Amino acid sequence: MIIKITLRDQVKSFLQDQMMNGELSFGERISLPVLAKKLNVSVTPIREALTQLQHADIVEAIPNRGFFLPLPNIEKVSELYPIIANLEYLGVSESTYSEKDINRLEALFEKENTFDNPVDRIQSDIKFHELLLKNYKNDALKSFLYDLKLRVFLYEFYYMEDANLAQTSSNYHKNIIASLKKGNSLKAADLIKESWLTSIQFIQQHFKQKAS
Amino acid sequence: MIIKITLRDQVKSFLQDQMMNGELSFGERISLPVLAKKLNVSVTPIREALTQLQHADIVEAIPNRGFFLPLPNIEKVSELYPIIANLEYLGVSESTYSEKDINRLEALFEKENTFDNPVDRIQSDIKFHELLLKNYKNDALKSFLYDLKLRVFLYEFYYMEDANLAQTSSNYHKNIIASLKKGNSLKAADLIKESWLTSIQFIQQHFKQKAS
DNA sequence: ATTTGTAAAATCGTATACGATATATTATAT
DNA sequence: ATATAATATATCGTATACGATTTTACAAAT
Repeated sequence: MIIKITLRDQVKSFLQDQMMNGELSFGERISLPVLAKKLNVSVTPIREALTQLQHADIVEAIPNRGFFLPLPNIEKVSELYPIIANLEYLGVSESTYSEKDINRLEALFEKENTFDNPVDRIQSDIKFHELLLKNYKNDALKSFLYDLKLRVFLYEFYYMEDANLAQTSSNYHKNIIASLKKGNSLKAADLIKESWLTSIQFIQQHFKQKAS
Repeated sequence: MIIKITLRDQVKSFLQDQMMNGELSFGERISLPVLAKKLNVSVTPIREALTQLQHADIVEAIPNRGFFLPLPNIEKVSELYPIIANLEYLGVSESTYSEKDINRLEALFEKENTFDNPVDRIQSDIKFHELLLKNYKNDALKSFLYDLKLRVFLYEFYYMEDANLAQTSSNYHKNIIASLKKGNSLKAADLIKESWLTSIQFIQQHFKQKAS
């Protein structure tokens, strides 16, 4: 079977990868002609990719001005994190984990303290959470979560920049693994949810400090 | 302040309205040239609107074949309904309701038994759920829910076609209102979640019968 | 120096054009 | 009559063109 991928979807993937690699910042403009030249395609698939991301509120479109990443918005943090918290809670609470699954989580956990930059930490954290949902067969939920992670990436950046907070995140992972070893995935789900909800405060604090 | 609305967003709204009015069916093709003539615009904003809906899995795009509404898929029901259930649970559990709010819910409830067709019932049901989330300030969650409702509309159709099931839905509403009157929004949230989760079985049954 | 106004440049939004792919139709062969 | 092959038609995907809007640059006026 032949799978065709349209240019617009390739461009979308390119943009998503860029975001996940921390190559774009708050409020950054995404210029159609610039990106078109860079990717060697016309502006049409570029704008189609961007309008897709616009629908998911991953980028913003201002008519006749262009496409931009959103500006920092504390309110959005308190909207998005509870959604992530509850969706991941749902996934973990309905999952079961084999010994092999737990070993893979532990392997990831061992590595995550070795990273010294926020992007690596976030990517490792995202992998950890994806692995937690590996056994939960719900692609709709996973793609929602993927979009949500794109939307909070830049906030996470400020969280993971702080070594202490990165350690807090890692501690949650340790406790989650411990719960799973006891076969208590409900406790693990609670911890996942809690980890997202507690980080709201820290991120909001960070931006309040910045404002002052 | 002047607000501009692009053609692509107008087209998207048009399509969303069409879906919410039950004017499109499972697997139905959405032809670019046909829709372009109907709306008197070129195909470009049409395809941009459709690619937006494609990103949210509201429509499907098959390269060089076109855009289609999804075909019935029992698995998607068991993916989407739990997501809706949990997101609405979150919203209701964190909401408080004034006497006026409850009166408005009751007014809607009184009307909903008078509808004799599935589309009116679904729209009334959606309004009821929207009203339940009115006090929950989380636009991100609400727009996720809006997209999800679009995706399950056609399944809901088969649910609300059945007068008995419509009655079941209405009973949940009655109990939800009763719980809110007692100031027990947690119980109301439980009922909301339960109402979504129980409907999964009925819908799956419906499609299994059809298959045989 | 700041503000206002004008002109130029850049960018977007939509329409159109055209090649590529898929579907439908017709003709041919079995 | 059915199946296969070839052709014609329709549709999509992308590129390009062009008008409209916005931003930038710069000059003039306060």
